Amino acid sequence: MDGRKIKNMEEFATVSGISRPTVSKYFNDPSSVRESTRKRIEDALSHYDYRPNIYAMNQNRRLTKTIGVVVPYLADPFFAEIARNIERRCIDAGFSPILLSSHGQQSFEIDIFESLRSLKPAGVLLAPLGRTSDLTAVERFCEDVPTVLFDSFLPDVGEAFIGSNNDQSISMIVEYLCRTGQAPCFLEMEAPVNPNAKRRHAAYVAAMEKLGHEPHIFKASGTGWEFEEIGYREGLRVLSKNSMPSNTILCSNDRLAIGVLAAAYEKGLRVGIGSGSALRVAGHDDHPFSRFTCPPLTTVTQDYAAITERSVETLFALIDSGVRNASRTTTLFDGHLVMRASA
Amino acid sequence: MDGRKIKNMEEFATVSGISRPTVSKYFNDPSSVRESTRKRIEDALSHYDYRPNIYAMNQNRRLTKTIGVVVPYLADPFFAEIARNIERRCIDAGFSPILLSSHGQQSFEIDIFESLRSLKPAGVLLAPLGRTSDLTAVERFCEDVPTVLFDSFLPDVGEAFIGSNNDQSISMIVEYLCRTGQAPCFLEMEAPVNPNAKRRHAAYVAAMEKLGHEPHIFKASGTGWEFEEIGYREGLRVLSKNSMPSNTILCSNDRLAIGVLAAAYEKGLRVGIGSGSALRVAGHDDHPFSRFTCPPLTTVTQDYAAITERSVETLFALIDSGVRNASRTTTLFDGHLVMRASA
DNA sequence: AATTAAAATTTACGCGCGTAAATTTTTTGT
DNA sequence: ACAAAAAATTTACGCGCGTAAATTTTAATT
Repeated sequence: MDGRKIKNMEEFATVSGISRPTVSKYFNDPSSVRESTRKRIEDALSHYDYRPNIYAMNQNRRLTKTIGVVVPYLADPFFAEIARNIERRCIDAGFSPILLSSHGQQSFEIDIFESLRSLKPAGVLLAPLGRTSDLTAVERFCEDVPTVLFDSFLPDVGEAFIGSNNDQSISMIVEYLCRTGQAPCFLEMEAPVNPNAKRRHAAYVAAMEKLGHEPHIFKASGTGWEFEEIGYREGLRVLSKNSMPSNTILCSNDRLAIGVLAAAYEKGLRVGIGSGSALRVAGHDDHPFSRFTCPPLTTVTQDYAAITERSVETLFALIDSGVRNASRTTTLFDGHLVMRASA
Repeated sequence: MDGRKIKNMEEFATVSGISRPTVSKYFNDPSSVRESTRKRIEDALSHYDYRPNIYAMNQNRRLTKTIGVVVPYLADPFFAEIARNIERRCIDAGFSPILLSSHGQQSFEIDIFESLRSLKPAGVLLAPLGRTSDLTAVERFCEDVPTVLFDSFLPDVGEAFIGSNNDQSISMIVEYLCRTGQAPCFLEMEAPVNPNAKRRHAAYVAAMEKLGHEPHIFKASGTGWEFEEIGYREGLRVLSKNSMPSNTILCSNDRLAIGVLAAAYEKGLRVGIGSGSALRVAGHDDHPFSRFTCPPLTTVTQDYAAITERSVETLFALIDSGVRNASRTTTLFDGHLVMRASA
């Protein structure tokens, strides 16, 4: 890149000794031109400073190289990690990911659909808000743009859904907790935004009944995405009233569990598997921070590496097959038990 | 939006009864057309489904309505929160923010500069990687695009810098710790990526000497952004060797402190201000999770509401004044002490 | 060397919009 | 009611590239 700046493709075609349509073809797909031609273009590219104008490129193209990545709440490290993985894979595949967060609000999610529509993305990876999503808006969006849903299941929308097998993961940790101590109570949000929460609720009840225990559920009041705060408040309430029928509590997700740990600490209750402990606390998700809680949190991984990988692969397959509205596929990945000191 | 779809501005101009150039003017700046005209356009807009093609719009425009927001590591909730604030403000001001994360790697940061250049953004809010940034790359970028730097200070680049007053915040918490107990040791990373770390180091030494104490610094080995892990490892090391000259440790940031708390827990050391405690731990930043550690973490807020607000305002002023390369301004906001149970 | 297939070139048009200049219409001030 | 100012319209061109069709060049095959 020692040479002068090139202002457009015409000029670049001239200095590289190739015709403009061929250069255009190269930028759309380098492998679509002959080896020797590719080399000459790339030679010129290293001598001159030129990049095609992306706006002009995308103006008439039916299919841009953009991929939309939408998560419900980016300030949650769990989604931030997922987004990071997806972004990486899209770049490696030659796409330009654009990351968008719904910030937990329906209005934002709807705005995002609008923005994405006008970006004409090749495809979208969407983790919807869930219960608070505008279902018809999601539906209409999925009709316009090839969309793979992940994390939060919504009925009858998108080309595919990839998520976690909550039945498996919850029944696994319930069995573990029952085997190693008292049967767990279950703490969840009163009005969970995430559909996974409903599945986990049901899975908990089923697992308990299968093992011959009475399910016992605490519903934390509060809405929004401040899960730690909500878990903390409900934790204080539950522990104060001494209303627990067992010394073990399974939380619907790690962030609630982190709140409960804080509440237990404040109450002076020792948490852990040891004999000197008054309480066992377990979570779900293997949140990035759950290794560093005190005590470290026993939980179940969501195999987000697998989830992101499969989501991205599914979308890519969708994009270059061009097939739409094939039968919707649903893929669920099992979780793994992560035994730490809290339960 | 009951009417049919409009495919371009020409068609929309026809159905709204306004000429296309005027409609174009409206979309560039609604306030630039007469009240009555605006109303007619917005009437048509509510009856017909039309949005201008953003690619065609931006193709020839000197100034797009895009604003780039670049953070060094989005999986850190601290930056996620900041990004959320900035995004909101940009949208409210009629801009389209595009969020990008350097993922802690120089190569990504450089790629981001490339992408942003071709997006021709009106301006960029950049929190650089810091020590690992390619300084000349940042410099060249800032020459091409109006850029406001925040969080991490880099010398002589950008139109302005907005950050935290580390001297003030560190000396404040050192004074607090000395007043309420033993003088603190300081835990930092051996090779911190963030320039703030250097200032905090210096501020710690200065504050200790001013108060007549001997500074004592632990340098945690390890690189990258896994601060909790690094703090945890170094915490184990320090606490095992019993090499601390005092029972109080101030960490360069909250995430290191969270790691130290985990180490102390594992070592069976009670952390807190109470008389029964063996260790006091303090952090810096008021990380979103530090309220929920066990014990809750004593720390110093970074006033990120003020930082984001000022950053955005500065950029907007820059954009609509059109002035470049004015004298660089540096704005630092003071922190506030957050006294919790850990120190 | 002749045949054929593949790739590159030439030519030409269009996309959707920005924008400038000249003109006409509308609004404002008195 | 009239002149001046402001806004809208008409006309026209260009941006940088995608892309189609017809033609020519190059490479692969026998």
